Formats: sequence, structure tokens, C-alpha cells
Amino acid sequence: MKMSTKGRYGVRAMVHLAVHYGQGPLPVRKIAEKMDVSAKYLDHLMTALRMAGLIRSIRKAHGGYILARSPKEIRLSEVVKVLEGSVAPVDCVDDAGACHQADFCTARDLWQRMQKAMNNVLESTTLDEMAQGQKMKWNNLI
Amino acid sequence: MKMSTKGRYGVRAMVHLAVHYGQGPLPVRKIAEKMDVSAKYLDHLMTALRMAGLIRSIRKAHGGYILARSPKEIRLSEVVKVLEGSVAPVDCVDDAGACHQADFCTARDLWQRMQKAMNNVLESTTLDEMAQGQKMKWNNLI
DNA sequence: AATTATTCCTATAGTTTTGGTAGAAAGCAG
DNA sequence: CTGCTTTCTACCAAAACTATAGGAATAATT
Ligand code: FES
Ligand code: FES
Repeated sequence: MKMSTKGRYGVRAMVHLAVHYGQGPLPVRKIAEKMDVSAKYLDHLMTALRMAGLIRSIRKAHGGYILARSPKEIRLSEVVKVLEGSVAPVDCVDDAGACHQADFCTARDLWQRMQKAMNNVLESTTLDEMAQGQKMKWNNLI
Repeated sequence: MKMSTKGRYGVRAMVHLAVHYGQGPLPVRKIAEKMDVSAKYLDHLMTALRMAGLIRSIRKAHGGYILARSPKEIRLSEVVKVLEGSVAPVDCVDDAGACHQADFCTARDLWQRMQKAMNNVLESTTLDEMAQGQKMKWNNLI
């Protein structure tokens, strides 16, 4: 039940963009530096986020990425979905055909309840909330 | 956020054992047959479940596996934990040292809420409930 | 027009995890 | 001692993950 670095890095990068929302574009290099991860790898994740319409790119010197919408209007469920795919713990939740005996399988009910529980958390959290929380943590340092 | 076949097969195998609880041991071969998966592979999972103390083996002709405790006393959280490890979506939830900046990371709060949500489902479900549900589905066929 | 900092595209590759297979040893009821 | 089962150890192929690399496109700035 682990999330890959795609989801982990991607969410954190989006929080960075949310924290700097309205302050111009943020280049991948800088985000990667702050996060202490490979910029070249983060590149790929940003591409996925861009193609999903969550961020926009400014391709030039001193360009970078900005959120496509206000942080208040981006739910974490969208971000995770782009990077990890559905949060279904097993495929038969989304597609009954994935398991042979799906119609008579109690386990499936359990997976469904798990998915619902996770989705509930992701759906009820916005990037703005996370950005606020992040700023809090930084302020407490002073 | 996918669960591997370990968790998927393992949970289903445990439900089988719960359904036949009190009716003597069930050999891996039969369980695998019912589930339509490789018996040799299921072997490994049963060994893990045995070593965790969830099932007991009877090693002889017409032997097999039985639940170590009543199905009412086995929560799904235990089963999943044995096979998938912690349900933490990322390692830093269980071990703050896993991420460099864990103390100042808002994402970690999100992962923690996700874990809690999942755990809540798994903790509040027993094997007995699943066995009852499974019997229901079968009865409805008639 | 050249410079420059950036995204964007495509390809490659090492490592780990997954999902199995194989074979033989050990236990024990009958 | 035979037959059915678990148990142990080892191995393996394919997929997924986690990158890395090199260069082309873009457009503001000089
Ligand atoms: S239907 Fe997919 S695990 Fe049972
Ligand atoms: S602390 Fe692990 S993702 Fe932030």
C-alpha cells in the first residue's frame, strides 16, 4: 500500500507552487533544490501535471511553472490521481472485470471501503490549506 | 497506491479459512484452486501468515491450514499488515527519519490522515464479518 | 542577432519489487 | 512404509520504479 515517489514528490512540488502562488513562475531547478531531489526526474512529473491541466509552463529564461488555478480550487485528489492513477487499492474496485469472481467476492467490498476512506481525505483537502499549513511550520521556526 | 497480490490473495485466502472455520484443515492446493491462483505462490503467503501467528499448520496427509484464533478475533488490519507491511502511504509516516525534512513537511500530515482513514476501515472489520458476507453472496445464488 | 535560462522531448539504464517456479526435505496418519 | 501435506531454500523473468542524459524549442533580454 505504498505510494511511489511520483505521488510523494509531485504533491510536495505542488505545495511549493501553492506557497509561491501569485509570485511569478518557479523553475523546476529551484523546486528540486528545495526538495532535495533530482531536477531531471521532477521534470517528468511536472510534464504529467502540466498535461493534466493542473499547472502551466512558461518556457523561457526566468520562466518556470505556475498553478493553472487558484490553490483553493485544487483538491489533493486531483494531484494524486494524475501521478498515481486511481487510489483504488486493487483494480477490481474501479473495474469489476479485473477480477474473475468480482460479483461474489467480499474482499472487494473491503477494498471499496478503503478507497472511499482515502478519497474522502484527498477530496476534502485543497492545496491552499496545505500551503497555509506549510507557511505556519516555517513561521514557527522564528 | 496499489496493494500487491500478496495482500489481495492473502486476504481472500483468510476469508476462505474463516468460512470453513471449525471444519478441519484446508490444504493450500484447495484454497488456490477455489481462488484460481498459483498454489506454489500462495504457499509463500501462507508461510508469512503462519509465522505471524494468524494461522496454524497441520503437516500431514489430509492436513492443511486453520485459523489460529476465532474469525471474530482477527481484524483485517492484522492480515494486511503481515502481507503488505504498514498501510502507511509513505515511509515517513511511521518513521520520521525516512524523509529529510519531515518536521517541516505538510505533506506528511496528509499521509498521516490517509493512513488513519485506511486503518480505521481495516481495524473495524473482522474476518468473521467477511465470512458472513461471503456466505450471504453464495446463498443469494440459490 | 546573440545570449540565456528555462521547458520539452526522447532515449536509455540501473535497481527493486513483483509474481511466480522448482525441487527436495520433513512430518505424520494410516 | 506409503501418501499427502507443509516447509525450506533457491532461483528467475518481467514489470515498475527511479532516475540520468542529451539536445531541441522558446522567447525575453541584451
Ligand atoms: S473481486 Fe477483486 S479481489 Fe475479489
Ligand atoms: S516528510 Fe515525508 S513526504 Fe514530507
